[in-house]
Amino acid sequence: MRGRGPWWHDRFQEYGWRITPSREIIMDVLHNTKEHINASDIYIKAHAMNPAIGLTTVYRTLEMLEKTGMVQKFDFGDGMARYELINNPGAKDHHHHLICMNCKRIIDYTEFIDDEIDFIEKTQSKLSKKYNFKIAGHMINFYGLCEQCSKAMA
Amino acid sequence: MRGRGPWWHDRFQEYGWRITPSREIIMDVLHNTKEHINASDIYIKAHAMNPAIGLTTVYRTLEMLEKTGMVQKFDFGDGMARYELINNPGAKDHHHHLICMNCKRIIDYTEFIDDEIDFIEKTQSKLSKKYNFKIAGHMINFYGLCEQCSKAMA
DNA sequence: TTTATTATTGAAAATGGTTTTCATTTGCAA
DNA sequence: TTGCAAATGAAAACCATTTTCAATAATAAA
Ligand SMILES: [Mn+2]
Ligand SMILES: [Mn+2]
Ligand SMILES: [Zn+2]
Ligand SMILES: [Zn+2]
Repeated sequence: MRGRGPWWHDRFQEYGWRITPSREIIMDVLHNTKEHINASDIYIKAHAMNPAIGLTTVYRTLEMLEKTGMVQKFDFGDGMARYELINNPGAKDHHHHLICMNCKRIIDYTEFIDDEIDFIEKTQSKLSKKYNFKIAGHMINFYGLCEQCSKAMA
Repeated sequence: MRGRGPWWHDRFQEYGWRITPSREIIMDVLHNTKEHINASDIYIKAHAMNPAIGLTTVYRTLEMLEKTGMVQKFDFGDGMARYELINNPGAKDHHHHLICMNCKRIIDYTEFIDDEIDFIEKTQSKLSKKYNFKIAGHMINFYGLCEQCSKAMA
C-alpha cells in the first residue's frame, strides 16, 4: 500500500537513502519554512526538535537533496548559501528574487512569473541549440534598493 | 587638459581615491581579462607584474570597485566570487550566463540579449511599482549540462 | 619644493561558513 | 536476529575573505 508516511519517503527509497530521525527532522524544517533558509538556521530549528542532530548532518543532507534536484541552493552573495525545496508537493512555486543591495533583504515574487517563464522557455530553446547546452533550470535576480532602504536614504 | 592616462583615472579622482601602483595593476588585469576572474587569479597575475602587491589589496580594491558599480561581483556557487568590469570603456557588454552543473564551466552569451533586455525592462518597471523596489541591475543564469559533459554522460 | 595629513599598503592573524576525518551507531536487507 | 554498509556527530581541517596594525606613500597645503 502506497501513501504511508510523508511524501518524500518514496523519493528517499527511490534513491536508496535510509530514512533516519535526523533526515526526518531536516525535511520537516525545510517543508515548514517559507523563505530560503540557511544551513545554520535549519540546524537551530532541527536541534530544537532533537538536540542529537549535528550541523554536519544538515550540510550532508542538503548536499544530497541538492544533487537530486529536491532542493535548490542559492548564493545571494552574503556569505552563506540558502536552500529551498523545489519540485515537491508543498514546495513554493517557482519564483524569482528581488535582492536589496543595502540590507540584503530578499523578496520572492511570482507576479509576472508566467510571462517570464514563457519568455525564458523561448530563450532556453534558442540557447540549447546554439551551445548544445542542456538547460535544467534558471535563476533570475534583480538587484536594487528595497522600499525601506530607499526611504532611509532620502 | 583631459584624457591623460587610462580612462579610469578620472573615475578614481571623482571618488577621491588615490592612484597607486597596486591599483593601476589591478585595473590593468581586470581590463585585460576576458572572463569573470576570481580574486586569487587577479592576485596571481598582478603579483607577476609586481611582487609587492598583496592579496589583501586585491580584495580591498575589488570591494571598492563593486560598491561604485565599476565591477560586478558574481557568486556562481563554486566557493569563490568572480568579478567583471562593467559600464566602462573596454568592458564586456552586458551578458548572461550558462553554468554547467557538472564541470562548473561558465559560458557567457549575448545572442538573444536584446530581446531579453527588452523583456527585463518591462518586468522591471512592473516590479518597481508593485514592490517600491528601485532596481539597479539583474542577473540571469541558466543551469544545466554543457556539451562536453552531456556527451561524457551518454 | 617641502611638509603634514591621512589614505593605502602588505603581512599576519582572525573569522566563519563549509567540508573532512574518524570512531561509533543504526537502518534495513537477508 | 544478524551483518554490514550507510549514516552519524564531534572535532579538526579547510579555505576564501576580512580584520588588525604598524609602516609607507599619495596628495593637498604651505
Ligand atoms: Mn526564494
Ligand atoms: Mn560573464
Ligand atoms: Zn533594503
Ligand atoms: Zn560541463
